[in-house]
Amino acid sequence: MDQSPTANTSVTVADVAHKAGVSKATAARVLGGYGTVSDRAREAVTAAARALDYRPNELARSMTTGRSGTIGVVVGDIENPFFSLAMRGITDVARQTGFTVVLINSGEEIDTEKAAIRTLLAKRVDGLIVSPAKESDVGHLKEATRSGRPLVLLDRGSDALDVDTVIADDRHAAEGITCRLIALGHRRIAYLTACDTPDHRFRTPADINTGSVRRRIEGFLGVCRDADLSGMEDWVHVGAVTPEHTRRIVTAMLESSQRPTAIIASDSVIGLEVFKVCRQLGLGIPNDLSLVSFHDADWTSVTTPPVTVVRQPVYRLGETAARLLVDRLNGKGAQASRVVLQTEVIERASVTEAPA
Amino acid sequence: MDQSPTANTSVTVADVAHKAGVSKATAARVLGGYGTVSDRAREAVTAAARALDYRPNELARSMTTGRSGTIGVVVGDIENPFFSLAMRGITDVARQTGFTVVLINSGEEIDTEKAAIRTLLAKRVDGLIVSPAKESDVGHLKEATRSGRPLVLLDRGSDALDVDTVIADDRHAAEGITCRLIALGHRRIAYLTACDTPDHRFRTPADINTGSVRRRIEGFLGVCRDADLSGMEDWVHVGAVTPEHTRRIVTAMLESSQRPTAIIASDSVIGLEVFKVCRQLGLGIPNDLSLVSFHDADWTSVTTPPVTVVRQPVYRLGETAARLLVDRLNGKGAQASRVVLQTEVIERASVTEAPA
DNA sequence: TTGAAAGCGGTACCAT
DNA sequence: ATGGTACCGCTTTCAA
Repeated sequence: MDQSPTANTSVTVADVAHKAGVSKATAARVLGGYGTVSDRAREAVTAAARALDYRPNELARSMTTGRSGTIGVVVGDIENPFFSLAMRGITDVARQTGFTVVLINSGEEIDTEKAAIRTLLAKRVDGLIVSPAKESDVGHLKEATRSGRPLVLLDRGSDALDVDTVIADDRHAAEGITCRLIALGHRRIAYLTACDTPDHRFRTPADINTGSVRRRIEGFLGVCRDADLSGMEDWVHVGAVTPEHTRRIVTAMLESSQRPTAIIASDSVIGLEVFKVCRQLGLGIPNDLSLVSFHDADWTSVTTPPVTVVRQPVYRLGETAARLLVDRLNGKGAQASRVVLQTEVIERASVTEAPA
Repeated sequence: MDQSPTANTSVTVADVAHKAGVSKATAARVLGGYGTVSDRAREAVTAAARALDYRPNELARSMTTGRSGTIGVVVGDIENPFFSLAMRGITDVARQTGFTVVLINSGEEIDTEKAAIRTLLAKRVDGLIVSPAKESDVGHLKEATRSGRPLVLLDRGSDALDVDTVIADDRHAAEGITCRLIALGHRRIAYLTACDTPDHRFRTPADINTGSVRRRIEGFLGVCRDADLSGMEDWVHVGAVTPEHTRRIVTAMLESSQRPTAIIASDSVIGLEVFKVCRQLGLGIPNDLSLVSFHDADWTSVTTPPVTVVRQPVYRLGETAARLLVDRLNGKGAQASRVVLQTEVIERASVTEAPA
């Protein structure tokens, strides 16, 4: 009933053109900011647009231009502080460069990831940033690039894919902390990751589908081998997919007669859970157990003791990935570049000599 | 040069129709899954589509249907664990219901928020979920609803807006912890929030633009008044927008001669910083200072001492908002509903009696 | 500089 | 059940 000032039931260029007394083409030119128009026409159209409260329809624009101004992002779990921080890096760059971000969680499920890519492609995103759940299963990603849309891999590479990739020097980081632990006398060192295998057991790095984690484990095992520690494969534990799973695994590990003297947690969520289980079991860190965690989550410095961590440049990981993608969308960038960002070990107090 | 198996330069319904030997309309019917088609036609089209590797163009579909299958989400900062968890709730519901999510960070800046809404509207999202930076400045949100797109307010309401709203019972929670602190003998109780005012000083709740925080402060001040504590407005500190700001404010507060015996932190990021400053200053929690924080962040249980917190159903906040929106998009839902989710105080060890 | 008209890739109405 | 065709809102030749 109350027609109100503006009952904007989709005002189109045609409407604006009509009101301004010019052709649709002319109106479109000023509204779209392209071509050439006389000042008089420009003013008339601008005024009409304001009066009518004209809102451009980006969908229609995308239809003809073929560009949607959108980038699709697929991550494992936005709830994980690692991804939410990387996402912040991505969205910041996107905003600055006039892009919009569509986010889909894969839950680290390959099927969900495939569906996500399909959806994103159907929505005609201009490009993709993906943190692949499995580096071995990348047919859908290949397909995406084949459709002409640039793809950037985040935190996890894949040799099978010749695309821009931004990762951290995970192997090097793992080697560093493993050396350190061994130098401190540790021999029973466990590595704990959320990545899972079909039978929930670890045999060889080839079992691990997540690039970043595989590289870490390779680094870990390599250093162990160099130090003449054998059979360390048995100390790699997979399947810490939820806090509950982690709790179960860690509890079993720490209650066994041959319990580890040190644990390397593959991310801060796992590190936190290890911390909790220790407390619950009455084990002291670092005297009963040394703990190192990947990801310098904000809380790691306030626990007692504070946790030694591998600081990853997470924000920059996302930022760099987005910048790489945007550059490519703007026609810059030649061949695929693989960026490796450096990590840094922050020594705090959760690591000490192995008990005698 | 290498034409490869499929050089999918956009296969359209027309292409599929041609290959299948049917009309565009018929092909569209089977591809779009509407109308009625004979089995023979269906098979022919399906086969042709597969052979050509047909990919629907959602943009084109949206153009005619007027629905984009997309919901826009505007939050303050996806990096904040509060929002990333709420976001998880939103994306989960979206995926289940076939919607896709466009995320924009406002950085709690009203201008960025306005631009975000404009962008989202231009992209023709079907609906919006917004955590408004300022509940007083909602003209752009009004406009959004006027354009016919449903809007759901997340964590922060606005009386000026008659739309679906999902919040927590912040006032009640604040009242509860304030009572508790007063009962323990605290008189100098500080409330610290990231919300800011033009001159970075607090005078009255009306200065606070963030609904959730304003309600908490009202609860805090109300209980204080009831307990005959006057001038507690001076104990409300605003502007803890970054860890650095927080650090400065908290340090000043704790180094003053009349330092608080208890601090209420408005979110976990602030709570963490208070914790750090105390440690740095050599102040013990809870003996020198009692600490209560809003948001049951995962780490709050592992510090020494563990932190007493107000647990908010953050995931459900996002989940509920998304569900409300989707229902409305599907034509269900009558008038605007305001959902208030209950909070719960988790008593841990960071609170004790006020020093004598 | 401006306008007319042909798309973009679907959907949907109207006949047949 | 199927085909023809007019859109959706904007961009972009091509002429004038």
